[in-house]
Amino acid sequence: MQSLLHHISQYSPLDAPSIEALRTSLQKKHLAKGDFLTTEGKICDHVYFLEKGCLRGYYNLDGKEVSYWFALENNFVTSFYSFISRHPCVENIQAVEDCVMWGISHKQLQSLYDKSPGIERLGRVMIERYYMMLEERFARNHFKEARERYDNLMTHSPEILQRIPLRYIASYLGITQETLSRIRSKG
Amino acid sequence: MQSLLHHISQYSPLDAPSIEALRTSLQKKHLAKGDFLTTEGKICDHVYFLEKGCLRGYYNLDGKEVSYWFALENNFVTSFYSFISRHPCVENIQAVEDCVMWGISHKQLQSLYDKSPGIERLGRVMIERYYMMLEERFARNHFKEARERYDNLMTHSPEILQRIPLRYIASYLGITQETLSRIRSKG
DNA sequence: CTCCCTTTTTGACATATGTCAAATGATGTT
DNA sequence: AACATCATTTGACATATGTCAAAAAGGGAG
Repeated sequence: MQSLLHHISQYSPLDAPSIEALRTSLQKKHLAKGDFLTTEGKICDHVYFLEKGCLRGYYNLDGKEVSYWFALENNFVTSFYSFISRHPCVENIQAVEDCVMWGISHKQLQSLYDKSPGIERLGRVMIERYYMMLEERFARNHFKEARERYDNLMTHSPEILQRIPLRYIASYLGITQETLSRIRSKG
Repeated sequence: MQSLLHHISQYSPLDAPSIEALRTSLQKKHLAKGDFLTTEGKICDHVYFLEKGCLRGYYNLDGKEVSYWFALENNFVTSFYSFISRHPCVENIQAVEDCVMWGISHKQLQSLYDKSPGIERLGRVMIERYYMMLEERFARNHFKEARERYDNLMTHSPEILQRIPLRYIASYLGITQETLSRIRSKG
């Protein structure tokens, strides 16, 4: 829990009562490698802070799995679309390594937002950050060739390359595994 | 201004004092077709609500313009990255048609957030919405061929096709103008 | 209407990437 | 060590898309 509290304090500090309220709303959750946090068709009712491990979000396209995000330590994990909109989610979220996470339900979070303006600000600032990160990723891939997208990944997220299997990374980059393999072999 | 107030009331209703505070912070802005709202390298200090007209955001890549978003009526316009992070923006924002907009400065908005939890909530809910829309666009383009991206655009944003010149749309879809032309000619 | 300029389309060709199949390499189990 | 299983690489080929140049189409000014 310390890592979560430390993490959020970097973005929007909370007063003691808000921290306490947050603390009591969080539940610890463990996930073994290969386990699912949620699957296609369910409404994602929790958002989790990832303290240890990594996960991927993927969906099925014509019988093939397309990984479209990865989460490493100190990030929030959920199907944002489903969590925010309360609609069934399109993706599956699976642990790529054993994970330790702290979760809060949608209902509890809304209640914290009502009780504490500080927590609502934290929520705003966090989603702003995630918006910027998504935009950055989008821009790095838009109108770029496979080679360049791979280079960008190496530069900006080398840890993903070290911890996530290649077959997942290929679809993350929007290319086939064979193309990724050839790019890598050409140094 | 009515269209803005009506728009936001759909997402997060405000009490009368908050509406009044918001109202006095907004300034009307006109832009003629071809004018720039902001250019590369400046810090985007305002966010605008687009009442009438349309705009595009684009950046220069190897001497070519790459349009990477369009905004139509009833949307908020700024370089979100720059507005949120306070860093110089990478993109140029240009009016594709004559525009009428309502703007608020970053400083004024932060002050409204401090004064009114209702406005802070509105801010959170809005950026959540924009996050979802960006994710949706990302997913619709990820691992998809040119043809499919074009079809998705026709299905989900037909108005863009009617109002934005094709040369801008091509780079928006991440393809060349020639490829777009050929896709269109094959019905 | 005609001219000029910009936008869009078309053609010929080069290159990048996908597809399918097979080979190689890695990992864990007995 | 030998095997089974899964992950990655390689090869041959098909297809999609980019590039460059030219032609055609469209739109505004006189």
